[in-house]
Amino acid sequence: MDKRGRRRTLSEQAILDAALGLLAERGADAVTVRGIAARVGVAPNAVYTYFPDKAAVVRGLAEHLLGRVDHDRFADASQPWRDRVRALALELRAELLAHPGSVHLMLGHPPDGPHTQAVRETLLAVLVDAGLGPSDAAEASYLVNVHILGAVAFEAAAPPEDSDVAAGRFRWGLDRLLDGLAARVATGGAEPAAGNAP
Amino acid sequence: MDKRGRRRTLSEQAILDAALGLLAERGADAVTVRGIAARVGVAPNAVYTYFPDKAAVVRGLAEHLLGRVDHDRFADASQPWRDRVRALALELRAELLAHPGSVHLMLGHPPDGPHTQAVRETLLAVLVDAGLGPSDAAEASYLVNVHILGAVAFEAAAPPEDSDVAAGRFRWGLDRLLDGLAARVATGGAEPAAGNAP
DNA sequence: CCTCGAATCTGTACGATGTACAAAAACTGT
DNA sequence: ACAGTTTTTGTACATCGTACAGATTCGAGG
Repeated sequence: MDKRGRRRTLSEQAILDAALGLLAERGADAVTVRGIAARVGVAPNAVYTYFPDKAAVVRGLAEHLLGRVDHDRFADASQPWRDRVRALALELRAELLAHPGSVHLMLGHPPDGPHTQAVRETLLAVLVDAGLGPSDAAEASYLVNVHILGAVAFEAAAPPEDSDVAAGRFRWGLDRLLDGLAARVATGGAEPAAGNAP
Repeated sequence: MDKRGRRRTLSEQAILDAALGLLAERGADAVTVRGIAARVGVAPNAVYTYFPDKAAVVRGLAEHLLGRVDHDRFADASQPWRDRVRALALELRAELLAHPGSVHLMLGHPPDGPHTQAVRETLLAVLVDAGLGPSDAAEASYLVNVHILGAVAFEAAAPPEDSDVAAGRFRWGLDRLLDGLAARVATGGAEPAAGNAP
């Protein structure tokens, strides 16, 4: 094993932690290469030893956030599928809202690492459990993701007077959405409601 | 009328047009104060005579885009409400997608000008026509907006191999969403589907 | 042990960005 | 013609991402 060269004084994790701290304490605009470097006590360009560019750091950050959700809690097939989707959606929303600006970072640089895919697959599995066909389940998974990210982005951009209002809107929309999916399940993939078939 | 002082060589419209051109031709990153100024043939800081800062320019830009949608087409109450919402959503999506990066600008600096409110109110009116109560109509309007902005942002961030796929996903999700709203209409505001009432 | 190569970190620098400040320029009513 | 007012410009600063070259520091092979 060739392990020549100066030892690293940091790790990718240390950099991500610093970035996460900046994000939590001073918002998305404070997540800057120079800021991260200063926080870990290193010259700005040392960061480029661990990540090729800032976008990669941000993607790593998003991955880190997604890694915090506990998937096993939603695998329990004895629970109704609606409850499981609701719980997952609410947890994701909470995770994103806990770090102001994280949605912007995600929307700007879409992550596609293992944690991201794990979340997608967990959601997909629940929807298949619900009785959706493979194709429908994929579309539904996409739909739920859009609602989560879209709602949080909206909320972050224009925070309402009362944050309970935002939570209420999120849940209301989610429930309508689940109603639509339930109807799809009930009719087995045909057009469920009146009249707009192609 | 006191009209003393040097004549303006530009107008706010000229600046917004320049910004829109930049956005269309070279993407959201090219929408910069210096770029706009260069395009209208003026020093960078001359822009600050017309707008207090860059955020205001971007808000104006978003307003400009929203102003392009034709509201009257959706006011025809003889058409089914689902078709009207679908048409509005599809038109908004097309308008946003026609200008890459506009969603990011909107999500970054939420607009709240007259055109923005007009769109909201048009949508609200359709939903009231559909039979939703005032409160439900407001929530539903928010939900539809979230789906449009969220889906377009998703699509802009991670463009799929085939753009028809994205259009299909958008419509599929929108239809599920409308199914959910239809169920709400049918039950008159009570919990429509099985079992998740608070 | 001692040197050589390789990996990492620092110093410095460039171009771009948003925008503040003061001076110049262009216009209008008196 | 003058004075006042507004717009435009010139210059400047702080901050950003990041490229490049040199200094530093290590492990492995002689």
